[in-house]
Amino acid sequence: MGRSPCCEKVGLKKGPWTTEEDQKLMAYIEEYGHGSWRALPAKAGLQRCGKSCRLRWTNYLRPDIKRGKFSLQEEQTIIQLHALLGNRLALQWSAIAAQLPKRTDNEIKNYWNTHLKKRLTKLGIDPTTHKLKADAYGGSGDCQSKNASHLSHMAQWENARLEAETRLVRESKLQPGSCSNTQPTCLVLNKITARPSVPPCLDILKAWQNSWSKPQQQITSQTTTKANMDNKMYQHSMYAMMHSTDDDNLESPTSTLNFPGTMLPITTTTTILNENLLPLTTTDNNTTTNMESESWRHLSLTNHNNNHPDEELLGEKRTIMENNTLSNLQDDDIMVAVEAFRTSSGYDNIVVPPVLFTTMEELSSNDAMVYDSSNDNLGAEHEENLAIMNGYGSIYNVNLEENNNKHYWNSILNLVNDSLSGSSVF
DNA sequence: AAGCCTGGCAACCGCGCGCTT
DNA sequence: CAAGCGCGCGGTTGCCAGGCT
Repeated sequence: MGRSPCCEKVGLKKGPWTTEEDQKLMAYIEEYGHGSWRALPAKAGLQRCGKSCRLRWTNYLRPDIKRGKFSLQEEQTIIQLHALLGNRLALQWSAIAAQLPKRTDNEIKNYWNTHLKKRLTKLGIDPTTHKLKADAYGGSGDCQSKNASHLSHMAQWENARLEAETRLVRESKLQPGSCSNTQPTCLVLNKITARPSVPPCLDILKAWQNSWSKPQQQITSQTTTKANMDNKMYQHSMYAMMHSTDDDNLESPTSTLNFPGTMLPITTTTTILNENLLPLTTTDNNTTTNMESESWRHLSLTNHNNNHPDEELLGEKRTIMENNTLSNLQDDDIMVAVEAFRTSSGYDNIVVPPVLFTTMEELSSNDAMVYDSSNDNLGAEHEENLAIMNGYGSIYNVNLEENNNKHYWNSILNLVNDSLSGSSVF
């Protein structure tokens, strides 16, 4: 189908907008709204095509546009969403822009192309796939031994995970579940929860591990410092819980999620996004708290009401645990499951672990992430890169403020849902 | 000081989707 | 059902300012 561009019409101006044109356009829209863009130029007295007017308005003149340098938070959001969306569907800058309300898709696109892409490339990360380039972490003999170490850690993780799941199943058998196994929602959710909680950006973290490191004392002190700055600081990891009785072994997976920059505040009442809805541990300086109830209660935290008491949720949890199998999982299954659960449970604002948006192929093909803090060496020159890595870490280690968290992830959920269902909502 | 190069950004272009007729 | 329209999206282009030689 298609049609010729409206700007081919004779007599219509192209190129940079003058101040006078801007004023005309703004005055018209402020008074009448834009209405039909095609009809707007004539009504506003502009020798422009409607498309040009729309672009000028949406990308420049709109009053709610925030201009200037992108903040670290904004950068992180862009990176996170690019990593999430870029791999699974045609990248939608508008979708990313939707998470940065005062930024335009065009601005974000330009920023990505001119800044972030280059920085990722410098880090040895393929900006398209968000995966580590081959020569960035596997090239040396030293790295080979590291990879062997990584495999060892992976085995440890998997062992720990299975132990924990076994324990939870054992516990759950003691109490009758409230959710029938035959309920589709439970069955599919079971598939979700059964997946190993492998973070989605392992390659990047490996690259980071190799390119940027600092003594483990420093990482501890940094963590402490940040924690002191904000008492709401938590480390969280199901593996931390599993190893909570171990020595403070930095080789253990407990340290995995503690890479600098990921240690960002999560308030006590913030919805905790555990990678696979399994119990997790929070470490708040001196105390380690079992967050099992919190991690499951998060199902209803954002829309908690009397119709869905915690008991019901725990029943769901128990059933899920009982049905826990490591079956193969398709992306569509995830979203269907989530939607089914949302619909049937009434938990409209259920928060979905971000890892769910990573393709299962990626999850199963990735090594377990191991952050070997003994090689850490943080330098000031890495601050920009740190921001980037913050973005990656935040994909699965959510660091948003409580008030933003719910809307943020719901938006992403809706966004991905919409994309998967083929609808064009942007 | 002048010419060249490079990076950043505003704007353009073509395509595709949804809606209407 | 098909064709046309309106709009939005992502990719690309071209201008301009600043840095470099």
